[in-house]
Amino acid sequence: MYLTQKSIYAIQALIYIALHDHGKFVPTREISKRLDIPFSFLTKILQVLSKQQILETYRGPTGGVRLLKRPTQISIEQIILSIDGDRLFTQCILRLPDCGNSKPCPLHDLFAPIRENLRDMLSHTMLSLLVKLVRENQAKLTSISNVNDLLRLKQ
Amino acid sequence: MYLTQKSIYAIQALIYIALHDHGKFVPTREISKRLDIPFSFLTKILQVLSKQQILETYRGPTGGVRLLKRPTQISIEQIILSIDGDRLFTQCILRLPDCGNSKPCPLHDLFAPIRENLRDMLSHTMLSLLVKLVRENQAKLTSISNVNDLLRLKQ
DNA sequence: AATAATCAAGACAAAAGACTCCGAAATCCA
DNA sequence: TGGATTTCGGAGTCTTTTGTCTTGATTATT
Repeated sequence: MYLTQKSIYAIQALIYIALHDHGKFVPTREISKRLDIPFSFLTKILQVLSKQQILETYRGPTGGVRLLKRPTQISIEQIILSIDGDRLFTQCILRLPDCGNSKPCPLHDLFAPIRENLRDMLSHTMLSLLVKLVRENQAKLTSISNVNDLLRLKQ
Repeated sequence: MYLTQKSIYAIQALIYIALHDHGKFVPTREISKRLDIPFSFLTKILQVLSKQQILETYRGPTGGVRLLKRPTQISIEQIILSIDGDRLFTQCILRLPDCGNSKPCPLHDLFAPIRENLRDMLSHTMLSLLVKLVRENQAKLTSISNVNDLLRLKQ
């Protein structure tokens, strides 16, 4: 509804990567299994995040993906912008192509502030906060697993 | 993004119908042409609004659709609920099936108030307000036409 | 050098959303 | 009564999003 599945997977994967960021590369297969994200779909998403300089990839054994920035420097807005573009933050709710302050749709004046709130919230929310909530078990990353499942070593 | 195309068409069509509500039925074909909405698609949408008791239909020459309620009694939330259901107002931004106050996703606490704002805004915004804005030419219903095009008699 | 583990990339398939078509039923009017 | 105009309802098509499969390139380990 609000986000595409791609953006959702991207946010979940980045939280997982940040949770396991000890300098080593995290394999995509591991992320895929733990978060139940289709592997080949996930690789494409991580490739985009790699081109956006949010993470780097490394091939071969011991390979995988690794953050290029600290979680305190990655906003959720930035992740969404990398994957979905700015549609969520700019598009008219009635999808009029030229809706704006000069040619508003009938809902523009009421909707624009809400859209702005959403953007502000997401631009001020850093990956580090979400990681903290998950690590402290105050939030869940998937419907099934808790943080202990996610942090446990490979089985 | 936020709304499905169906809901958008429903809102536009209801504004158009309210603009032309002089007791007569407005033919679907006319709405379709004036608002550039695919005719056969629009008929299905109007059928749903008819089952929801928002409008009534009438067949044959001089037939069409007509509001069953006054525009002051039809909220935009109600239109969206009729067509899309309550996904926009209830679904988790990360689409976790059981996200809520007890099992929140990492964005729940920040996102839920924004989703509530949107719902409040749409539940307090009545069709009559949007009609007023369009009639007074303070807002546009489509990217091309202004209110004079919409109010002009059949050409 | 051989093997295994990993990402890269393109073609393909399935699902969902958006839209079309067609025959039938209702209604008006000549 | 017959033809024109409209909605009704079901099936089907098209497009976008989501997900799969296969082959190839890179790299660590033995």
